[in-house]
Amino acid sequence: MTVSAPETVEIEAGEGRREKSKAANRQAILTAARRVFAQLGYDGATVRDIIRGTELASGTFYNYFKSKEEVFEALADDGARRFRPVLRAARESAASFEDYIYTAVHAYFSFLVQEHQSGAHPLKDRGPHVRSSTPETLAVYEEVRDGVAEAIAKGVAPKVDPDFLAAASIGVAQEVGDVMLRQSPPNIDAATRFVADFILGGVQKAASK
Amino acid sequence: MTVSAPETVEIEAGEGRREKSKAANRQAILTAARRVFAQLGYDGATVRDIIRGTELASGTFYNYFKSKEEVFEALADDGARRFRPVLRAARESAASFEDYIYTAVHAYFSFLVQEHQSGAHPLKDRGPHVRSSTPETLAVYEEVRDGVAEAIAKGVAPKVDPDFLAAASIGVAQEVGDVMLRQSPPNIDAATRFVADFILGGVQKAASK
DNA sequence: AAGAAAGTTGACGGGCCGTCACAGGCGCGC
DNA sequence: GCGCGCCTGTGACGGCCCGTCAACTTTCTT
Repeated sequence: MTVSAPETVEIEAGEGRREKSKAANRQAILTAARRVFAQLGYDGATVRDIIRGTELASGTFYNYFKSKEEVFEALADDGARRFRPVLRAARESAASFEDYIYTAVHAYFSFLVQEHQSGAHPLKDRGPHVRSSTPETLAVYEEVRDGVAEAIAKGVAPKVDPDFLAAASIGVAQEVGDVMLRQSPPNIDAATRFVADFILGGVQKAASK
Repeated sequence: MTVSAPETVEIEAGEGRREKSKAANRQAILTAARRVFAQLGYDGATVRDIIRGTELASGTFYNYFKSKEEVFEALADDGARRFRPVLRAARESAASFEDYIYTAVHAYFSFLVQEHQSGAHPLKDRGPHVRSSTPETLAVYEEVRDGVAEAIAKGVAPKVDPDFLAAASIGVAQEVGDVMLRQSPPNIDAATRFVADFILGGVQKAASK
């Protein structure tokens, strides 16, 4: 018998139109949201602004996200999800604690600059600075903590509270990262050296108690 | 001629009713805002929520602030305005760079705990974390930078980029401060030791380049 | 005491929110 | 191919919040 239709031949992941459009819509919303948040700031942006940046109707937005806050978190999650494997790789390939810190910091700053240039951040100057803590974001935090905890367990890093150390490292990287982004062009290497050394010196001294 | 009225006798600061009520209203709004932000989070709060926490009418709010964002900034400014002199005093009375850092960090953490307990922060768990950069906030940043710059100039601190150092110090203090506040009760001394040592070790190592 | 100045009030038009009844297309079984 | 459900997009709707403003009240001035 003649095979009815070649369209349904695939056994596998070649999704149907339904799924494709779903993914496309979600992506369209996220992309528009990125642009809108960058232009108007988190506070100034409205769900309508975001949806107007797509071809979709207002109601459709709510098939994908509950609120603009959730979109924002999705964007944060997205960044974290892309960054975490990089961090993990740095941990696994590191020859020493120094190497790990240096590589991780460098990766973070490269990541920052990349995100920054892709128009994610130009946040209209005024307006509260906003940061989200999503599951994926927390996972990055935990990755950092586990990284340092492992180093401590192996004896290659001094003994300090891993939570404090992770928090301190993240804090330094974040704030210096901000300063770096204000430079033009950002000097990734200089910032990396400073931050990595700062962390290494800090952990050493903090441990000497 | 008879002096018209004894009411206008005062030469000085005893303000009239007008000014008094103005100050009282502004304060009432700020107080209500503190409570409302704590309960509903910055995002969840509305100008109406704030004004409902006072005896005032909705329109009156706009005689004092342009938006809830401006109230938030006023609160941030308030905190910064109270903290800066403390920081300055620490700088002026410090016997050494180590002493300065230690004292400043301790002051910051005490301040944090105090603010935290006065119900300022219990920010409903979910929701983006929000931080404001107001003139007064920036002034605190500059105070820190000037503090370390002075130390470097005097030769009591290693030579590093003051902007990086200030940013790094603030970052460490902030993040570790967050972790500390999650403890109950917060161990100010332990956190202070960790952060002060971390900064001192960090600056030393970062300078050795 | 009376007019001017300053401040407060709450109702109003406009916009955004989140929902929902409806419609249109996709997948699936025949 | 064909038609029937189901899934998803649609945009209008009631409700809430926003920021303004004309009218009113209180304070200050002369």
